Amino acid sequence: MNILNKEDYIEQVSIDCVIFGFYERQLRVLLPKIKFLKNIWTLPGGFILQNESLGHAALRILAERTGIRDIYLEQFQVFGSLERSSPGLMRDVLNSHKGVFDELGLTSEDVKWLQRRFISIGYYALVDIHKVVPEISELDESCEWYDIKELPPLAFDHAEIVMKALDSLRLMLNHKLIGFNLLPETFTMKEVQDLYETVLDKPFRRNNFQKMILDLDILERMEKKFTGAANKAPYLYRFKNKAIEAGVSIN
Amino acid sequence: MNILNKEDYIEQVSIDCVIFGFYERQLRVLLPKIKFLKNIWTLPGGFILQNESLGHAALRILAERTGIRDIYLEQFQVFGSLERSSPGLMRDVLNSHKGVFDELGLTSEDVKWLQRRFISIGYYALVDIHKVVPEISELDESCEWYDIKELPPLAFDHAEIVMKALDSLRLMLNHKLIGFNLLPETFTMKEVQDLYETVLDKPFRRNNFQKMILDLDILERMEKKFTGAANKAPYLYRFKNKAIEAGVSIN
DNA sequence: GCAAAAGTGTTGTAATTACACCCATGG
DNA sequence: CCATGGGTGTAATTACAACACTTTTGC
Repeated sequence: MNILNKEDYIEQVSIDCVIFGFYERQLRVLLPKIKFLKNIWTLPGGFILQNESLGHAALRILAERTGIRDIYLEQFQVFGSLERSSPGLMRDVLNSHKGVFDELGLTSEDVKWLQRRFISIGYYALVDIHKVVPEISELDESCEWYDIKELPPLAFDHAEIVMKALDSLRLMLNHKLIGFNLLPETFTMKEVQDLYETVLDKPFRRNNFQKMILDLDILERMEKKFTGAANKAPYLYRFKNKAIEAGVSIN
Repeated sequence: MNILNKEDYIEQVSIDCVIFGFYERQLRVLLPKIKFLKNIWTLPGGFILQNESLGHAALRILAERTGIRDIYLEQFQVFGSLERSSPGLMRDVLNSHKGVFDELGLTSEDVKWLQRRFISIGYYALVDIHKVVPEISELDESCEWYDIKELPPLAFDHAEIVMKALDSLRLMLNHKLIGFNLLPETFTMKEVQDLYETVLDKPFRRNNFQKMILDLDILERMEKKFTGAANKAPYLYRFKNKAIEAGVSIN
């Protein structure tokens, strides 16, 4: 059985996912490292099966490459310039790993379609870095979080894709809802503020921020949190309903 | 020479354009009517050549199907549900027009690829209805403006695509810039207001609206306009720089 | 001079921003 | 009892909405 049979997929179209995680006031991006590639990383990406919707494909690809399941993914842009694919890189990779393909039972004909020009549909998500345990796929040798300000070398136009995803995320945070999958079940207002300040890269005043968020009328206050720290214990909050994280649209 | 040779295109991917035009406080959509299709309209759409970027493809397709050139197109969403393609309709159409294809020198094998599942990339634009003269393409029997509230029957999921384009347009108008290609070279504040009121479907107060728009600092005031009407002549405005309509991004 | 459409100024209210103070906790 | 981080109230500022009045023009 050929796992890379082009007949199963829509040709020349890929999906790339930008998974943002939040930890210690850092915004991080989840990047699996493909075994075959030397010192170059790629976004978790893949191809669309003939019998699945785009949204389903994005969720499946994300699960296959990172182990992350059941999260809200937002489609943000299609990348389709002629230069983006850099067929040279793909050709070099395929040529230098003939042995690997032999083991998988793939001929060079079988993987030739990977060298063609591709357009890629970008999805992004925000996840709670503590709620998610990345799993390393067969394809990959690692799957780690990287600070968005210190990303490793990315293949193709993936660095641009990350930046566009960040732009979209910021817009979303500004004009729609807060945190998505990012925050834990319960959280303090400071955690929300840290998130906003990190994503939007600007400071907020504590009291005004609280008012702004509570005015959205989507949080409810729980009991206080015991921290052990030498200060007043903060309240915990949670989302009023879970509808927000209902999942990707059916497209 | 086969104009529908699948080898020339990225398979199973199309582009659909929603062209909004503005006239007498009505928002209209430009819809070419394909000759073969009986009482059903489609958005001006087409396929992506192997050697062109997405943005270029969108502009080419728009020009081929409507004659409209050199405008700003905004990519807004990809449509990729399984149900959207309705292969039944496409099959019926192809079967019932075998004669046409014979004339064009196409066999049923040549057009079989059109029956497959497609994903479609949506672009929209706003144009000045008086600045644009739609041309009827070979494929079509007409190319007319339709009031967005009274659209003719649309094939596939094209009605949904129009609505999503309208949503995106409204968001854009709210949070980014004004009018795009829609307004003429010079225009009155009332024209801008009519545009906003029509697109956003809500009224504004004359003086407050003027302040809001001028505060954006993107318009400059010109001389007054002679209308011949029994009232004060309005000022004309124009965009401060033309950078706004620089054209589609290179993707 | 009057109606019609446009231009401009002024007020009142709502939303933001800034500042100030109080509370709980552990060392 | 004080340093730290959290909670809350209020004043100042700004933005926005509503209203009023003036100007130009053709009949």
